[in-house]
Amino acid sequence: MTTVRIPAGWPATEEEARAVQDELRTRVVLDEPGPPPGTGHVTGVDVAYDDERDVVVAAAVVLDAASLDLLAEATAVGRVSFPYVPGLLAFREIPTVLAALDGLPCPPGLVVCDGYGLAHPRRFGLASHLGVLTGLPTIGVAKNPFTFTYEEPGTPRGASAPLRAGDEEVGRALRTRADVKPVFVSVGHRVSLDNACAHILALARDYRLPETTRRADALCRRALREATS
DNA sequence: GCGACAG
DNA sequence: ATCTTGTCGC
Repeated sequence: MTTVRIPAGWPATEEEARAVQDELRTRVVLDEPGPPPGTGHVTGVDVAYDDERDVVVAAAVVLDAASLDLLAEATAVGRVSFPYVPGLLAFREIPTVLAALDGLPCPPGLVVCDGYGLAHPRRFGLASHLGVLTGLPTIGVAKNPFTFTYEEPGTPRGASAPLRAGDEEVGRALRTRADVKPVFVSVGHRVSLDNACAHILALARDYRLPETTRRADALCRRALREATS
């Protein structure tokens, strides 16, 4: 497991963090379709915290997109680099997530993040931020609609409805299991929304959440326990 | 001003 | 995110 330090010049205040987002957001690429669903590598990233001990652990888990078999995994430990502020989640997770991605023995391919991309107060959530910093195609998948609105998608698996900020479509509520609460998909970087939803539906073959986030979540929790005990 | 608010 | 036992169901 890699150990990371908080980068020099990391934002210390909410104002600084918002300024960083406003600068980096101009580099998001939204006109690429991204890799075809069911091909290549798909990587899940997630983070677990022990705020008491000021410890954060990130995990990156690479799956084969076609079979969902585990191909590689890596973890990283660090200190908490920012408090949780809605809209500024990326500053809390990114240094450790980057270290976990660096520790992988193979290319990550498409990266699936916990949280949002375009669906964000300044249209620059965690998935977009990670995409711009790495250049990789990224997707955000959240379990809650955050501040956005949506109409309930149809009941079958695969049904979806727009996720909106006012009139603007910022993502999609995607039903991955019949009669179960949808997940909230938004584009991060270098992937189209249609393609992002197709990927997530393929990854959520057996459960509501995509296999990428399930595996990354399990790994970072396990690694946190081991790093903490 | 007050409440809501990804993880 | 995290605090947390048993329990209902496939």
